Amino acid sequence: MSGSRLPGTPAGEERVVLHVDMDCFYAACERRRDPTLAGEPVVVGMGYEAGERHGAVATASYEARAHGVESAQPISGALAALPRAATAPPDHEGPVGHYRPVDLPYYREVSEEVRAILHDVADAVREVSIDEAYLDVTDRVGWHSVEIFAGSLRERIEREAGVSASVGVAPNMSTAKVASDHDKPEGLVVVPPDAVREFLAPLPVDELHGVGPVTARELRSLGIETAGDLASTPRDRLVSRFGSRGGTIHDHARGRDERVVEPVGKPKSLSSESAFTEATDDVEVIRERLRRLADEVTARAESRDALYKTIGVKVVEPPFDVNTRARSLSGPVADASLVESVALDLAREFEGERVRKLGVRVSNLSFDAATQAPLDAWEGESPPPTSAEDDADDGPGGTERGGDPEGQTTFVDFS
DNA sequence: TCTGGGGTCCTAGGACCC
DNA sequence: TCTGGGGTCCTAGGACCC
Repeated sequence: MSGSRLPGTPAGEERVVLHVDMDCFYAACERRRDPTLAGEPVVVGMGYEAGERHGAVATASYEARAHGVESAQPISGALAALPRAATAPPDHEGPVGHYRPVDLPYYREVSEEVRAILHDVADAVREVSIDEAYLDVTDRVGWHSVEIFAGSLRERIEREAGVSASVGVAPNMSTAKVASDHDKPEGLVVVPPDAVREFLAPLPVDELHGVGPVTARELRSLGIETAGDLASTPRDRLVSRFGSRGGTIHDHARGRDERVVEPVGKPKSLSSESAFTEATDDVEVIRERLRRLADEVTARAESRDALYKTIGVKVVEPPFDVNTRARSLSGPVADASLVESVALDLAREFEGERVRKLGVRVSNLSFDAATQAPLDAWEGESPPPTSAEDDADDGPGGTERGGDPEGQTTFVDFS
């Protein structure tokens, strides 16, 4: 039914959707806190301190980008392109960067100030991340004056929160998203309903939301370079090649997107991951890290009143082989020691392998405390371990789903 | 580009149920 | 004791996003 008009959107009336995207948000926050950084190359990331070897750039200011530093770049590459000011030798010539560690609590404070402004100017707000949100302002402003509206919103964010934003305006979310990205930083791009197709047509396919490197490469191999090419490709061809995503990107390329701006719901999963400086096969090191990750993730689940039914691990082997294993319980629980013992048990399959990264995840979340399965409901699943070391549960003798032969054999005691 | 951490959604096969 | 169709849940992996 993707072609149908959603209720609440009267025929002939286009919604007015804003996408607000903060410019280099983490770097902007660091500048807000330390105004001497104004105009300087700023790199926010992890792993640049002496002795650290791994890490990545979270955000680079435009001045830093001009010297070849990019988001998600390995920190070693960033340091090579732009040495750290604090540790550059006195005789160093050429540009240097100001490196700062990621300080999420502070960025959340700033984000909260921006959030308050957004909710003041719009009834429907969807916060996608700490630095990005969609607004539906159809009931507040028409197309004739939305440019002034969006411009004053931009100014207000800058004045009151001390950070800058780019804003895209369009009749739907996916086009607004592309628009906000079109003239960064401090951009304001308005794409009225009758200009959507011509705005999108010349853009490279990977500027569309939902087209990543893999899909872009495959599209190019089909001779599809621009959103216009994509829009004129038969839908069937895209769907048979890319599944339902093919239909979605076809819609987006044509400027069609019926999603409604609504608040994000509760999370579906929570996870903690951590990479080793160097791949290791040391069983004790691996188990210790798994325990830490299990602790972290259960603490977060508890702080959010989340119960979970599924516990999983992620084991990344060099060069970058991602393995995941998961086990579902008979009902939702909140039990830190159970998460730990199940995680250790699931990871046991990889004993002896070299591991570069580990993760622990809880999913199948529920948020109604009353739904916590009574203890006897999962009796036999896995007795609460009496000690963290001895996690060789004789475990889920039988979940009520029964016939899970794999589940049983993985619980044999290997130690 | 030899890759950090936290998420979402989709797909595909298998088990199981009626 | 050859085997239909519809549906759900589970697991593992992949692509994508910030």
